[in-house]
Parts: sequence; C-alpha cells; structure tokens
Amino acid sequence: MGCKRNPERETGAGNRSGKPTRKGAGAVRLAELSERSGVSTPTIKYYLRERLLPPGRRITATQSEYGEEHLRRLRLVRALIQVGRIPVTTARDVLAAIEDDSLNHHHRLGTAVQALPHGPEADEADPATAAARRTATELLDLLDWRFSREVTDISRPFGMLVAAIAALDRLGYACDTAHLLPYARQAEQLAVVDLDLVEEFRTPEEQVEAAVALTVLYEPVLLSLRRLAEAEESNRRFGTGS
Amino acid sequence: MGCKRNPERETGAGNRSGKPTRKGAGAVRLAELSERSGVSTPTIKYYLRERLLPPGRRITATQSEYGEEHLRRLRLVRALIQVGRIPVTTARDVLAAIEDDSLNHHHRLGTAVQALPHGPEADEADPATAAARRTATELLDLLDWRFSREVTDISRPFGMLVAAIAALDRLGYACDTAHLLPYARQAEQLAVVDLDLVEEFRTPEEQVEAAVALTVLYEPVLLSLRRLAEAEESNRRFGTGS
DNA sequence: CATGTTGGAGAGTGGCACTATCTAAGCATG
DNA sequence: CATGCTTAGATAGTGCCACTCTCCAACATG
Repeated sequence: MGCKRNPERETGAGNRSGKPTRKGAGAVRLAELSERSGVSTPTIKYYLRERLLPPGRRITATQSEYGEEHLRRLRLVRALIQVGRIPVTTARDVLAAIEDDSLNHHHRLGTAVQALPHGPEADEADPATAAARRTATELLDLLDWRFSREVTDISRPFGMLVAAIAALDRLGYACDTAHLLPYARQAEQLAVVDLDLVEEFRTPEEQVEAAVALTVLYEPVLLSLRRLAEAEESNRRFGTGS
Repeated sequence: MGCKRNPERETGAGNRSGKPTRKGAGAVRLAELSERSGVSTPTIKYYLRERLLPPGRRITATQSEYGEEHLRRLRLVRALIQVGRIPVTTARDVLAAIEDDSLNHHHRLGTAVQALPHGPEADEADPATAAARRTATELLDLLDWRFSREVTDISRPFGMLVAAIAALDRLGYACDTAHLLPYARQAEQLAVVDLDLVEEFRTPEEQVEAAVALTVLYEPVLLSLRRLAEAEESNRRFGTGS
C-alpha cells in the first residue's frame, strides 16, 4: 500500500501470435500480471492455489514469471466467475475439461458443460418432478434431439430443465411441450449460430475454449436481452396506461 | 427431531377457488404449512422474519394461522430462490414491487425486473466497458427499442449486457451488433410469447406475478435448452469423430 | 394440571470467495 | 556484505449469505 509501481516496463507487449510465450519473452512477474489484469495479487495467488491458473515458469526458488497465456487465462477465469457467475471450483473443473487431452473435441465440450452450475438436484419424491421429467422427455422426442435423449439421467442441463418445469408446474403455470417448443426452437437456432462462431477458430484447443466461453458468456447476454425485450414489449402493451 | 407428525389433518384441502382464503377456512398452522410446502419450519420462520412471507392471521398472542395464499407465496419464494437463484433480499424486493399498489401494471413489472440480480457493476475505467456500452447502445438503436434506449444509464439488464459484451471483448471474441442481432431478435420473439402468456391472466395482480415468475423461471429453461441444443449440434458436427 | 407446540428473537453454522499475515528466500544497490 | 525491496507459499481470518439452532414465555390439549 502507498507504493505505486511505475508501469514503464512494457516487456514484450504485443505477443499475440498463437503459440505460447517462450523462454521468458513478454514474461512478467506477479505484480505486473496483477496490474495488467486488474486482479489483486492475493487473488491471483488464490487462483494459483486453486489451480485455476497454471503455475508460472520458475526463475528462482522463490520467483516465477508469467506469460501472455497466463494473462489470457486470468481474463477467462475472471469472465467465467464474475460475468458467467460460476463458482470457483466449477471453473476449475470446466478449465480442466477444456485441457483434457485424453478426450476428443466434442467430449471435452460435453464434460465442460456438464461441470457448469445447474441448480439443486430435483426432488424425485415430488410428483411435480416426475411430471416435469415426462414433459421434458417428451419435448426431446418431439425435437428429435437423440443425443440429449440418450443421457437424460445424467445430463445436468436436463436436470435443470426438469427442476424449472416442476417449479412452474407447482405454481400452476402451464408449462407443457406446446409452451416449451418455441423456446426449444429458439435454442436450436442459437446453437447453430454459436457453433458457427466456434468453427471460425482453427485449432481444436481454440475451438473448445471458444465453445465454453461463448456458452457461458452469452448466457448473460441472452438473459439481459430477454429482460430488455420484455420491458420493451410490456411498455408497448401496457405502457403509460392504467 | 424424531417426532413425526401424522398428516391426518386434511383441514380444508381443496380450496382452489381463486379468491383468497377467508376467515380461517383451509387455514393451517406453521407445522402443517411446513409439511405441505416441504420447507422446514425454521426456514419459514426465517422467511417471515425477512418479510418474504406476510405474517399469518393472529389467533392468540402466540399463534397464527396461514392460508392457501401463504402456501402459494411460499412456493413462489422457493421457486425464485432455488430455481431462479435469486438472493433472499432480492426476492423480497421483487415481491414488494409486485405488490406495490402505488405503481401501475407496467411499472410494477419494471421495478421487479430492476431488482433482479445482474452481476457486478461494470468497471467504467476499463476501455472495454466503454466500447461495450457503445455496442450495446448501437444495438438498441438498430432494434428500435426506444423504451430501453431511454434508460440505459440506470437499467440493470443493460448494465448486465454491457458487462458481458466487455468480457467477451477482453477475451478477443468478436461481439458486435452483427453477432448480437440474432440473439436480440430471438429475445424479441420470446418476449412476445411471454407476454401472450401473461395476458392470459385476468387480474392485474395475477398478471404482474405471472410476468415476474415467468421472467425468472423461464431463464433456467432457456439456458438449459440452449445447453442441450448446443450439445446436440456439437454432436452433429463433431460427434463420434477425431 | 402435565405435556407438547407455537411465535418470536438472537446466536450459531457452513460454505464461499476472497484477503491478510507471516516466513524464508531471493534480487538490487551501495 | 548490509540494507531494503519483492516474491512464493502456507495458514488463518473476513464478510456475506442462507439457513439452522436454541431458548423462552404463552398457549393448546388430553
């Protein structure tokens, strides 16, 4: 505190070529990583401890240096946690899945999405849950989502869907396949747009990271746009009246 | 603990006529409210304390009874908190807005949505935020969302959108109006579907409650469907390969 | 009248995301 | 080589949140 560092070291700024920074080019130490990312040093240490960030290159017994890839990773972590609102431990699992070389392209994405937060487990004792499960299954059949259909028992997004339908049902809001279909059709179209975006990246690594980042970071975009659109539509229908 | 209540008291079960329970018909006390809702008595007490639930009808100095409207409210609260993942204090504000008689129809909804969680405030010092704000404003202009356009400074959904765009930008994912437009168009269509659903209710009170409940509870539906659709599309494009 | 339940209030719990403090080891300078 | 700075790593502490526990006096019920 009270100790301002002068940011005159512009060491290696502009290493934007794809390959990982090599041999200390553009490498910085903790303090500067903190400064550049806007994340406090204690928090970076915490992320290192929690393995959200890979350790830096060891220089001496007590010092390491970090490269552009650390900066980028740090920004990804912050985005996932702050904007995507995913818990720290979840973020670790998601990032681990992204990098798991033992899995193929599609599987890595699946594992990553599987780790995403999804709300509490549905209460299987509740009849509303059973009904919701039936509705959701029926919906997948109608949509001919064969892949999702196969794994309904273990898929977290499916569980999330069931829990939401059950809650709506308990409150007496009709929520059957007829109501859900338009939402599902929209989701289908969004998925196409998203995957098109993903395919613009060349390497599998970039693609998987992009897929996860886009999945998570477009969620707030989608929700905020829906809320804005609803405000707009509400204003159109009920505005300045009664 | 270790004390099972026998649920033989079916007091007034089946009061499902719209009007609020009157004069103790169908009224129950805390223990049974807990049993019927599946929410523990301490938690109900906590909600009463936090004013998420209105107090019961006072019978004696130390006892109150609760009607169907309490059961319904309790279910709404649980759904908002558990499925909609909104914080307890936020839920209180949202519910207060729903019931605020001083506001009109459209305004109550606006206030309720305004109270919804929205992530951290955008860091105005960050140039990415400034750029994101420009992008978002431009998007609203393109869409001709005049209503939202007027209140960009104070609208929480707008802030949420800006933060998300800024995060995507910082990570180097292109996120301009061209990319956002399809999402916004989808959101527009969803809003129409949602508001149609809302208009099926007759009284303004029901409509406002429905609007809030549907806004919040369809969010997990939307997100889970998108994740499922992405898995489906990913499987279609990359599945069983490499 | 004995036993158990209730509403109300305060304190306690566990989880989470940091945040603060400490230590030994370094490097930089004179 | 002395001095003053930073750093990695570990441990402990903080603040917030959503409950959860405990206690009490005032009933209710057999």
